[in-house]
Amino acid sequence: MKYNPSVIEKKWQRKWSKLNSFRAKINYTKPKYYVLEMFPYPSGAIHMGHVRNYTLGDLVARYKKAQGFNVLHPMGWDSFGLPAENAAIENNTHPAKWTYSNIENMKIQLKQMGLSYDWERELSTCDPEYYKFEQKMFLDFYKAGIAYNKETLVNWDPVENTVLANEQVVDGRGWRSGAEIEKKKMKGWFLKISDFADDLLNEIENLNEWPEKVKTMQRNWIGKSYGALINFSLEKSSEKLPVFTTRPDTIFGATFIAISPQHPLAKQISNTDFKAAEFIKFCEKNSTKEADIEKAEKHGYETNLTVSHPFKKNTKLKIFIANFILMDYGTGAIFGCPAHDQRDYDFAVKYSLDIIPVIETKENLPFLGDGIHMNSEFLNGLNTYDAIKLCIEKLNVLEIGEEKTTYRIRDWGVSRQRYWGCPIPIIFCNNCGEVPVPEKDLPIILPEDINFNIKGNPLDNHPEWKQIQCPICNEKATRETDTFDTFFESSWYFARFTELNPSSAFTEEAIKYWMPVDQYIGGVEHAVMHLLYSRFFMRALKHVNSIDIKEPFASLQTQGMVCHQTFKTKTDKWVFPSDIIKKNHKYFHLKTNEPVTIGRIEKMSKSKKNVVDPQQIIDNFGADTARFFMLSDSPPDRDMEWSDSGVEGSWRFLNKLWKFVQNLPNKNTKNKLPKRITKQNKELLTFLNTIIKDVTKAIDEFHFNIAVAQIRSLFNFVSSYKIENDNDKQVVLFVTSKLLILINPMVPHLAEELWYSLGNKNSISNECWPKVDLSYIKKDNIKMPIQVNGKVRAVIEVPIDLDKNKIEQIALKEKNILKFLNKAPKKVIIIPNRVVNFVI
RNA sequence: GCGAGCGUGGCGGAAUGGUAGACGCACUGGACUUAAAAUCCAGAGUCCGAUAAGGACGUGGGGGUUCAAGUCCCCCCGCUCGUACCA
Repeated sequence: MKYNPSVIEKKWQRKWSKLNSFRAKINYTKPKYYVLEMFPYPSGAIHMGHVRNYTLGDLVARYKKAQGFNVLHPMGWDSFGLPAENAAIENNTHPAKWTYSNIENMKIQLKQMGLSYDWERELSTCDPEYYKFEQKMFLDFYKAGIAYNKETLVNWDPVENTVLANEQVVDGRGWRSGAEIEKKKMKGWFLKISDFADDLLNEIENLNEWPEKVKTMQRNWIGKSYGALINFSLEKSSEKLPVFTTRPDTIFGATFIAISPQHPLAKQISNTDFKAAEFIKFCEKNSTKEADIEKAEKHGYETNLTVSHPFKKNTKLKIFIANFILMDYGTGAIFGCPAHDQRDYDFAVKYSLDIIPVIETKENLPFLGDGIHMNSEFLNGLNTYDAIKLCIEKLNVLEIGEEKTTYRIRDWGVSRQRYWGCPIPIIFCNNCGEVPVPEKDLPIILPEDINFNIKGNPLDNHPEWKQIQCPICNEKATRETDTFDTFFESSWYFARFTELNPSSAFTEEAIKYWMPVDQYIGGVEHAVMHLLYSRFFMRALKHVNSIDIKEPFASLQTQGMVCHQTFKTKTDKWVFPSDIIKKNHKYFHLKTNEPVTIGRIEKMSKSKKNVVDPQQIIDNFGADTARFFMLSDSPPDRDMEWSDSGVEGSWRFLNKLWKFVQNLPNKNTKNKLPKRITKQNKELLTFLNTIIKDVTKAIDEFHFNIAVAQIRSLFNFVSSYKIENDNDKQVVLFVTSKLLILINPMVPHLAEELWYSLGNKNSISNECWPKVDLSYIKKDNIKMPIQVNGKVRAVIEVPIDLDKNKIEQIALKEKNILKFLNKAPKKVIIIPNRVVNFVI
């Protein structure tokens, strides 16, 4: 019988589903393991990134099940968001209809992959049964002071009359309208993540199973910095201008002040200074993206205001409005010390400002390091640390400043001016102000009859939905028409998976048992925002007493991207790999026969057309081949290249395995070892046990490609083993059965079918992970490299733990060693069981 | 701009500071076949050497620490991710 994945994969998928093989048990006494992959946005079809992510998670889930854990491995849909609205506008379909049909399709595809999900716990964030809980959470946050309303800057498209996402702003213009984007002030809801910044920062060090890089990124994102607040006195005014600095020690090098275009003082200046107003307007013609702002050319406008230097009498500092000062960081104002800061230096050179060095150095300015202070009156002679301390003391004494800690992290803006999101349960009343929707009126469900032909937010354009009576005074009032950022939904979905009860978001018992997620797996692009918001959200929920955990993810693994070769025609147009044919090592377009050139290997993206549809791979080779290739080539955290030849290699291997097991003789014997073990048998069993040990270690360390390589080696060994008698047969059957258990988490359909063909009645998914029999893997001899001056010149085999003198004696008998030892060695280094090095 | 990561044969990658290239892909030769595909067997980092023995070089580039560096330290180059309204 030939290996026919389309038949056996369907067969086992049906069995698993019928037997509920992967349903999490509600048995809170068994040790549990919660595996979770980042849930997908239902864009319409799965892509290779999903295949990779979910294959990794499935391997872990099946492996942990084999190790005896009660595994929770759920799946859901991150189904609110912009693409559904874009589809609604472009194809005139309702976002809900589009989304649900995408979910239906993708669910079929995930099932075809043979992923061991507990589908009973499936959730979709756009379902009122899910998002209803969020409205209660938000009101709890609101009452606890964690949620508040304030003004913020948004990208405004004056033609579309809409707020644009950063993604929708391309080179400062709206992606649909092409109109120049303006920054516009608008009110929105914020969550006080800054109140939790210290705890979020401090707890990072306890996330022992998180990648160091992710922890570093989160630390930097929170950006706690120590420094001073200095209140500069405005000339000819009693007002103060507070400025935050991490380097108060360089205050004597200050030669100017710069404030953000959004600073209240800038606004005040622009009331009387027409040119200042023009400059501020100019600064507003830029997107709100940090990268754009930072990369833009530095501009400043010199106002006619000055402040006095806090320590140098009769010294005035000019105030500039500058486009690179962010209102959201510190106080939105800085003092410029050009001698010791790169940006200040560039600015001073551009506007011909004084540059006063205050730290001794032989290097060119600006000098950014530490050193001894000069030109600094009472700070002269001090190092940076002492100077900062003394400066802050002086500020305190003079009552013009103080020690201050600031954070880079900003409060989380959760308002979106869009339809396809969870409605925010607030009512605006002219008499009563912001009024929370009474709990008895929850949930607020999105209206279905909406019109995308009118520009702007469909909820804002829906009078019956928007107009409402104030629950307090019964006067006319309006609903909040903003909806939540979709990060809101993804900040707690993992906790919801622990609960089946439709009437309450969580129960204490289930949370206590299942949380935290033991293994979370997803793209590194979520290293900061999604993961930090989730960590914050658990704290916020704890604060309002609805959940009792802090850290949602015990162990985190981030996966790399799936890349593929790109192809281009002579006219520089991208071509899909499926439209290409290879003839005599050259590539041609399938339809036009035009020659095609090979471009760089890049991340799979629709725009570059270097995508391979997982469906095609499943249809042509089966899910097991797709899964096996995903695991075999690259370590999970690195980018991988999808290659046709690699897939074919995996396909060939699975076929070889199939044929080998099918052709084994006497398959009905029990998978037990015979009583008598020959020397050859022992060799094979030694190999098996070494491989079990290595595969287990590789999986524990998330080096799945190594696990695959080890299993292949085991296969090569056992499949070339000469069977001469019944004993041999039994040993080979034994080893093969263990091999199948090892490979089951990778290619579960194939493993089930072969397991069955060995005469087993039970599903292989219920088998226990093999244990290492240490008695087989004790080594007697070891190979040791012999070096002369660090270069290997010979290899000797010696008994393990042989004493140093004897090793040296044996080494000195090697011809090639004697050849290089033309004089007596100066030093002989012998590391037992490792290496010998003669230094001459 | 800023923050973070990555860089090893023709290719994907392996390697507690201790024999660089496990395992695989592509390739080459052979077997089987009327032929091809599939399959099986063998070879292989590059260069010198005889196809041997053996040697030189070799982990993005440059420097350093060490008996010994892909691995640790410093500088540089290239690529990738994130940068707060894509998810």
